[in-house]
Amino acid sequence: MPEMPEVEIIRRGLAGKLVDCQIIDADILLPRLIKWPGIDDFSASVVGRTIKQVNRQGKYLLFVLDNGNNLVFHLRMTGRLCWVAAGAEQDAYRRIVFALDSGDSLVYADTRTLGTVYVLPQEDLWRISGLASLGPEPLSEAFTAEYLSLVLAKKRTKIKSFLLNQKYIGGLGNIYADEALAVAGIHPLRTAETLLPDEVKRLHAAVNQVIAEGIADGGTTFRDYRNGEGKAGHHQERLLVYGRDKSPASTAAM
DNA sequence: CAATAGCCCTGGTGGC
DNA sequence: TGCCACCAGGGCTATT
Repeated sequence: MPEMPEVEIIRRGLAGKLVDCQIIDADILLPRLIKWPGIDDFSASVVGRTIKQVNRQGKYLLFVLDNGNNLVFHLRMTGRLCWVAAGAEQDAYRRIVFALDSGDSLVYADTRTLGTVYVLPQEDLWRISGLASLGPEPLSEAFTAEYLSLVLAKKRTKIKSFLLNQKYIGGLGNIYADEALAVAGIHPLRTAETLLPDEVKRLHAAVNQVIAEGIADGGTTFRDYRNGEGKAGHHQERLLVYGRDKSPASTAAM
């Protein structure tokens, strides 16, 4: 399940391959993944366009095209976005294949097909509600201990649920939320507003730390995650808690 | 506001 | 070996 570090690794890998590449065709094998606009408008907005930037917001990947449109992906559980060299074998679960002028391809593959794809002009990105409501992300200037303290103080939800809510912090999922809590020494079932000032500081530092380490390790691969070149990450070797036991503390439904 | 259930989905797994 | 219930779990919606 790609979280912010995994998506960032994908972004970096793809940026190096795709900037200034032209998309010459879009083979849409599973149209229902495209949530906006309709399939015809989608193709028309993308084909013939050149990719100018590869950006990331939270767990969203955004390809800025030379017509001002953004090609947006959310990988959800099992989405993979890979650059595939001309003639090389493509993922068996490919759902959308973008042919590039170089002869290579950008392949969106997704086993469980829960991912979402959009094309929208910059000024219409608000239509993607999850993107519009995304909170500050770890390692950003906006994500300060003060911010965290302020928001936590008003929330009676459990701290792990809080961390998973993208409105409050953009980019954490199960793995890094568990890890951050473990590093900070805070039980996942604690009520958010009961965290003491010192715990809030530890949590803030821990969130930044685990995200930075995840990125440094090339992401975490349990089963499905691959980077933009189809390779696994290795942060799973350094995890403290996630996937290591089945006690209520680490697996309670949040 | 918070918690919960249901939905979207497919493949891997474990039980029998 | 084959069948099947169950689980994975991000994010959204509807309900309590």
